[in-house]
Amino acid sequence: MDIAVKRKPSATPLREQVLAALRGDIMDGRLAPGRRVTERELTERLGVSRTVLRESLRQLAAEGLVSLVPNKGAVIRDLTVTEARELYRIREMLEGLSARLFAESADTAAKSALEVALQAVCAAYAAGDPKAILEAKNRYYAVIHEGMESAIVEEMLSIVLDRVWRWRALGLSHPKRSVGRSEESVANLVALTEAIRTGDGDRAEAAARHEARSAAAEVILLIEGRAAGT
Amino acid sequence: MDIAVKRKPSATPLREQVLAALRGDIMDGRLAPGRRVTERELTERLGVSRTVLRESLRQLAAEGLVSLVPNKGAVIRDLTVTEARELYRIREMLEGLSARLFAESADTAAKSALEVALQAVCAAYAAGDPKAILEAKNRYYAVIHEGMESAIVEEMLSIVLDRVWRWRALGLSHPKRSVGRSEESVANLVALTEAIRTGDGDRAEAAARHEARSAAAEVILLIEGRAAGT
DNA sequence: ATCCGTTAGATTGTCAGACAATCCTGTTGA
DNA sequence: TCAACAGGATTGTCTGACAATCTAACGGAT
Repeated sequence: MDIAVKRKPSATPLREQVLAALRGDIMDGRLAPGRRVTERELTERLGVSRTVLRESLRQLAAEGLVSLVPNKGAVIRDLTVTEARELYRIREMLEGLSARLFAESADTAAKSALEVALQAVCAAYAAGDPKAILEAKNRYYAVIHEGMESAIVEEMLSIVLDRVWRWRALGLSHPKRSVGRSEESVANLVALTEAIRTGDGDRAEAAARHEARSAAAEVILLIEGRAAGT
Repeated sequence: MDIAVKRKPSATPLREQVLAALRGDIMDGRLAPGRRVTERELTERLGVSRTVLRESLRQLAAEGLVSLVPNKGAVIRDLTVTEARELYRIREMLEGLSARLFAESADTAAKSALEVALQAVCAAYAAGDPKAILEAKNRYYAVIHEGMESAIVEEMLSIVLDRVWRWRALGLSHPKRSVGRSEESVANLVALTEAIRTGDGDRAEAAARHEARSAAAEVILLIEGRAAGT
């Protein structure tokens, strides 16, 4: 569990390693939402000093992953349905903007990389493995996000995506997943890719937003169902 | 200059006071863009320890107001033209979303508060004082942002607005300001307010985006002119 | 037995000082 | 002239300490 094995030389600051470790722990559930953690617990687990840990915690708070209650400690944040709705709405907009920027400014190499990523998504859907589908889709979006050449949009988007990360897998693996959704999703991505290839910013933005909205609608349905059912 | 006069009891954490002080210093230019500041300098100026200062600096970095260069220090960030364009694009989207949310969900009291704020903006424009205009417009937007009941959107918007703060005054006070722009701006806000009163989310979003885009276009023109002229 | 005030423990907020690692700069020596 | 080196400046990180605050258990009074 000890990150700081190499105390002497570290290419990346310790604080960032801690940050990455905590973010990872939160996103894959080792630190479950609602759980309260103390600084002492984390310093011992990670083997770093309070100084470093606190700076990392503040960063996580700024990203919305934890909530720091004065004199009480850090609580891993969970999303309310309302917050999820807001985040997905913002995501929709940012995803649309990314697609537009990518379509209008990316070079041929980046666009063909996108085509490759699209093929992978189709293949994953054909195979039917939820985890593979999620990874392929992530790679597809990553091509767009990194290729759009906008650090600010990319950073905001990544923060939003981190916050809804927990829910993304739901939409794919949940049994209630509507049958037509997979095909619709693929069709959306095909349309998006096509719009991007022709450099049509308007259509790219519309397609990206449409896909994001569909995905959001499904996830929110599931969240609401779960909140009501439990 | 010493913030920490009251060392004993502090309603708000020292770190937040420092954060607010630094943010203020940056936004009204006491800490000018491009300037490099050291931790030592700031600790002495503010009278706090490095611990507190560093946590505040990280927060500012997360908000994009400063850039922390390892082993070199903090630099007050300036916007490149590209970044300004991106930020204004994001602002446009968020402002549109705010207007929609406000139009669709705010109660009558909030909406009439908006009408009052609109009157103030009109009066300020009639008086012709740039500073008053800016303040009135800020209050008008504040009514929307606080009334939309979306903490996440509000926070993102406030970060974006802080980052472009420096430039906002430009659009109003610069001599090159196009003559028709003032009237257009008022007309836009009137249309926005009307759309909000009738609860028309679509029109509210469109109006808000239109006004934001116009404001952005003018500011960016000025920035480009200045960058080229100097 | 129930309720309330008090006390003890746990946890964060803040500070001071220290040392290592790194970067920058100016000087020295070939 | 240029390269190596030394020195200072600055951040990165750790440690230990104390105050302020919250939580919960405890005990006393009604």
